[in-house]
Formats: sequence, structure tokens, C-alpha cells
Amino acid sequence: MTKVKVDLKVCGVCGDKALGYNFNAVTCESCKAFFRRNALVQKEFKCPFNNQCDITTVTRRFCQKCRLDKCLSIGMCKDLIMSEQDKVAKRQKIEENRARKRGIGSFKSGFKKIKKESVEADSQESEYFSSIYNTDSDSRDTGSIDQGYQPNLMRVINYVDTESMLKDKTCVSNERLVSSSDDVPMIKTILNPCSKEGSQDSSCTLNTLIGNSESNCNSSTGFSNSSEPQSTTTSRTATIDVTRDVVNDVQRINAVDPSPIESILCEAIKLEYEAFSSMAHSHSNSRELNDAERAKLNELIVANKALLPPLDDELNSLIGEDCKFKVL
Amino acid sequence: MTKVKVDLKVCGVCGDKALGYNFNAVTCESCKAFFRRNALVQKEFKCPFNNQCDITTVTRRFCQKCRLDKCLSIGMCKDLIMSEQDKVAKRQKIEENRARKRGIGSFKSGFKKIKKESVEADSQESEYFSSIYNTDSDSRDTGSIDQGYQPNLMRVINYVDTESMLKDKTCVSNERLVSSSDDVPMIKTILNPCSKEGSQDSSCTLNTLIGNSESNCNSSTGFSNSSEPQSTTTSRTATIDVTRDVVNDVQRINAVDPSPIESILCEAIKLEYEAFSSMAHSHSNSRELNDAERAKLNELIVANKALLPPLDDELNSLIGEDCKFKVL
DNA sequence: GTACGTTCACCCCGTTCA
DNA sequence: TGAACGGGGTGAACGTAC
Ligand SMILES: [Zn+2]
Ligand SMILES: [Zn+2]
Ligand SMILES: [Zn+2]
Ligand SMILES: [Zn+2]
Repeated sequence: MTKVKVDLKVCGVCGDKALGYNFNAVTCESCKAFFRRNALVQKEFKCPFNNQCDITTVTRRFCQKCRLDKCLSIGMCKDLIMSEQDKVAKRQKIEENRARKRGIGSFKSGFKKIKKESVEADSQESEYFSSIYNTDSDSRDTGSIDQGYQPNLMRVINYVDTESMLKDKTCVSNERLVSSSDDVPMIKTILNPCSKEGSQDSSCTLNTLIGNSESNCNSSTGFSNSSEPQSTTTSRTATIDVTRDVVNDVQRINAVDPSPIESILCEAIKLEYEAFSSMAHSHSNSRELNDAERAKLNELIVANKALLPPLDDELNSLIGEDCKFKVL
Repeated sequence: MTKVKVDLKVCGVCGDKALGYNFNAVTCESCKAFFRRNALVQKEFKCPFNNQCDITTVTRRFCQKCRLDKCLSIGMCKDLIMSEQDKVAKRQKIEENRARKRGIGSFKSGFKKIKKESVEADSQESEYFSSIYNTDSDSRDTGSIDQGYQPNLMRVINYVDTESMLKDKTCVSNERLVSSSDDVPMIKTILNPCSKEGSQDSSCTLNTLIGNSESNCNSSTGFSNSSEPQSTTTSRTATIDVTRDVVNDVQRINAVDPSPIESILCEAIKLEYEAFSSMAHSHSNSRELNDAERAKLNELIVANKALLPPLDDELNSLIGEDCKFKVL
């Protein structure tokens, strides 16, 4: 029981053993590296087959395109890949600490090497970043939303839920939080296109949510999109799957468009629902949706619909169903 | 009921459970650590969004900048963070006591660990360094005269106001004031007008979906919806400015003396002001949560709407029906 | 009992090298 | 490409002075 949990984590991309979240999805080390290396390259990969490669530990290296698509589909987020600046900053910090440490220990240590590096990278980066710096750049795609700290951000998130949320049940009570399931919930953040001029209604908002991705039994791996909802869980699961599909669609759409915003949005939506639903759960097992939950659901639907032209009928019907949960 | 009171303490920064005051504000353990680690670093953090992140247990890791700002805004005081010297002194004292105790108890006892520490200062890593090096000049650091124990001083003062000022405030106004629930009131400081306000108005806002639930007296995290703290406060700000002038004068008087006393004074003054303002605000209802949630929800909806032009009528009606949240 | 600092396990990102 | 590793940030638990 104790260490079992570790073994339960499975890479959402290839099914290999996973240690935890990477770029916002549970993945193995190799997929992590793969994503970091390839997610930002602008070049499109080509599938040698027909874009439907099943990714496994064995096949994962055969088709970069499908592997990358899979990565994105399970929610891996490009924005969490450090920008060149971030990396430089990080290296610098490490250098500093190292130097400092060394200095304290014994100040005789060689310092020459260090500063050499600190002089650093200035040179190369150039173009990428330039865009980032300008305040209003609408582009932002490649880089990250913000150079500053995306990474930590995410990390934190994941960390959080796990720990604080379920850890002490006590807080759960008054804490909105999710879960309670057992272990790895996760968060998501989304941000809308706050591209410059949309200011009118201050439309841009970032929502964070926690989605609890189930862990323990079953579904954890169940990420594989589209596939089956084997689980018992009833309606909630179903709903979630639906949203997930929608999300996937969006992401697929995004494929062309490098901007991750939409995908993030979708994630958020998905998570929102989940968060609510988990909240509801905590109170009672009853499968009733409270108004908040219901509202959320509707909202999700709206959002998704707007996002992607083709809306699923299934979903609609589903909604109809869910809505009947005692409407206020 | 008896121990309930303990549970009532809520972190003024993120809303998590708090045990008591830390650096002059009621905070959770994590915010305490966060503040200690980051308040003195010279480097400015950067908000990935637009400096309006709502800080909750979930989102607190997203944005260091807004978290730190929040810390300061609720009155957490950098001066209470021990300086490196203080720490060294403290360690020394501990060593001494330990040694003495050990000697008394039985001098054969394990010494291994001890000397390890005595080697001490090197005490490798971790958090030490972070703060040390900052050149920060302006206050305290090198100076010294007093740094020896500013902290205590501060504490005392706070204690005082506490008493006189808000005593019963219990939870209070939206946002800034955190609570104090029943026993220990606390001080507040007002945040500085965010230096470069220029950026903030950009339309983007960060919201947390989950909202903070909080059952009892929520208050904790202010929600961003409409009444945004920073912007609103015109009159308030003005007042503060005035007090600030006064404070400055005082400081000028103290001038030569680098000691943080003046800051303390300042704190007290501000606090008073805040106490008033919070009173005025005090919002009525207890069942806050829903409202907050609702607001959140609406916000989301609005955001989504704005996002995507084509909105489905069906859905609209649906939403209108089910969730009466009046969408604006 | 309160409020500091310290420690340590943990999470996840980057780097390195075979 | 991927295993192994280095490392920083976080937060719970703990030690200690007062
Ligand atoms: Zn994998
Ligand atoms: Zn393929
Ligand atoms: Zn907190
Ligand atoms: Zn922020």
C-alpha cells in the first residue's frame, strides 16, 4: 500500500511508468523530454502512417507527430516549458548559489569559471525574446505568456492539491477544494486571450481550477482521450469525458495555431466542472448537482460550443439530463 | 465549539488555515515560509497575468508577485524577518544552550550531531542565502545599530494596536482585512499603490474558479470581481497618502536612525485607518460564499462570451433558466 | 503559548551523457 | 532518445527563545 501508489502513475502519453506531472500532465520521463524538445519547434512533424498511431512505450519513437499530438491532447502545456530567458535566469541563479556556497565554505575556491558563465548567454537569445519583452505583444505564442514564472506556477499547482488539499481533511471542510479523492488532483489554469484590445469588458480572465484526476483505481490512465469510460462512476464521468473530448477537439484545432490559449481554456473548462463536481461530492455522496455545479456545467457547454462550431449531440442530451438534477 | 476557535484563524493571504501571527499578520505556514523566503529578495517578481491575481490556497503558487504583494498588503512586515546576523546569533545561542544542557545532562551523550552544527555557519544551503546578499540598502541591513531586535519591538507594537484597534473586528471587509476573529487582532498595512500602475489596468484578471469557500467567516481572499481593491480606493488612498506624509515626517525625524521604528509607526497609523475603513465596509451577510461563487461564475461566463463571438441561443436560454445567475 | 528559524521530503524543470 | 541527476521552490513538521 505504501509504495504502491508510485507504481500507479502511468504516462498519459505512452503508458510507461510515470513519476508525476510534467508540463501539466502525468507522463514518463521520456515523454517529458520529448515534449520539452519538440513542443516548441515550429516545424510540423509528419506522420508516416495516418495520424492515428497508437502510442506505447514501443511505438512512441516511431511517430513524432502522433506522439506530440497525444501529448497535447492529454493536456501537456507548452507554456510550461521554460523560455530561453527563464533558462538563462535559472542557470544564473544556480551559479550564484553555487558560488556563494563555495565562498562561504572556503573562499579560496575558484571563482573564475563562474563569472565566465554569468556573462552568459546574452548573445544568443535575441529574436525569441525580443517579442516577449515588448509589453503589448499580442503574439506571445511561442514564448510564454510571461517570461517570469510560468514554470513555478504550474509546479506549484500540482503540488498544492496533493498536499494541502487532501492531506488534511480538516481543511477540506471549509476549503473549497476539491477533492478528497486520494491523491493526485491537479490544477489547471487558463487564460483567455487577453490580447490587447479586448479590453472593453475586461474580458480576460484567468481561471484556475482543480481537476481531480482520479488516481487510484481505474481511470488514472484513462486519460487516453476518446476511449472508453469503463469506470463505474456514472454520470459524472461521462460528462467529464465529454468535456474532455471537446477539449481534445479544440486542441486539435489549435494544432495549426500554435497558441496554447485555447487549449488551456479548454482545460480550465474541464477542470472547472470537475472541481465543482468534486465539491459537491464532499458534501454528500448523493449524485445531485447543486446549482453551482449545474451552472458550471452549463457554462462549460456554452464555452465549448462557442469554441468549436460542431457541437456534439451527445453532449447536448447529456446536458439535458444533468440539468434535471434539481433545478432550483 | 471549544477548539473551533482555532479553526477560525484564516490566512490573510491565501485563506488557508492559520495558526497565528507571522511577521505581523495571521497567515498559514506556507505563506509564512513564502514571505520569509521572498520578502527580502531584491529581485522583482513578475506577474504572469496582470497583477491582480486572487490568491487562494490553490492559486498562491501561481504568482509570486501577487502573493508577495498580498502579504505586504495585509501587513506582513519585512522587518520582522531576522537578518543574517540575527540568525547567526540565534544559532549561536541555541548552540550554547544545547551544549550547556548536554554538559549537564550527561556529557557523554552523542556529540556527533553537535559538532556538525557548530561547524555551522556554513550550514549549507537552503534558505539561508537567498536573502543575505541583497544589497538592498534602503533599510536596515548593514546598518545595524539596532537590528538586534527590532523584531520584538515590532511585535509589541502590533500587539498594542491590536488591542485598541480592531479588537472585535472579526472578519470583515472584503478583502484586506482579514480577520482577527476573536482574539488576536492584527495590524494592517496598506499596500502601496503598486508602483507602476500603468500595467495593471490591462483587462486581464485572474480568477479562481473554485472560489474560496470558507464556510464560516470567509473574508479571506478578496474576490476580484468588480470591486477591485487596488483601483477603487480613491478616497482611501488619498487618506493614506496623507498619513504617509505624516509618517514620512516622522521618519525624517528619526532620519538618522535606520531603525525600522518609523515603519512601525507607520504601520500603526495605517492600521488605524484600515480599521476604520474596514468597519465602514463590513459587509453584512454571512453566507458570502455563494455570492462570491456566483460572481465568479458570472465572470467566467462573461469572459467566455466575450471570447467567442458566436454564442448559442439555446444555451443562453438554458443558462438563463437553470441558473438564474443573472448574466449581465 | 506565540512566533521565529530550520529541516526535510517532495514536486517538477533543466541538463548531461551514453 | 531517455535514464540519471542537479537543483530551486514549496510547505509540513519541528526546535527553540521568550
Ligand atoms: Zn510516456
Ligand atoms: Zn503517427
Ligand atoms: Zn496562506
Ligand atoms: Zn499575479
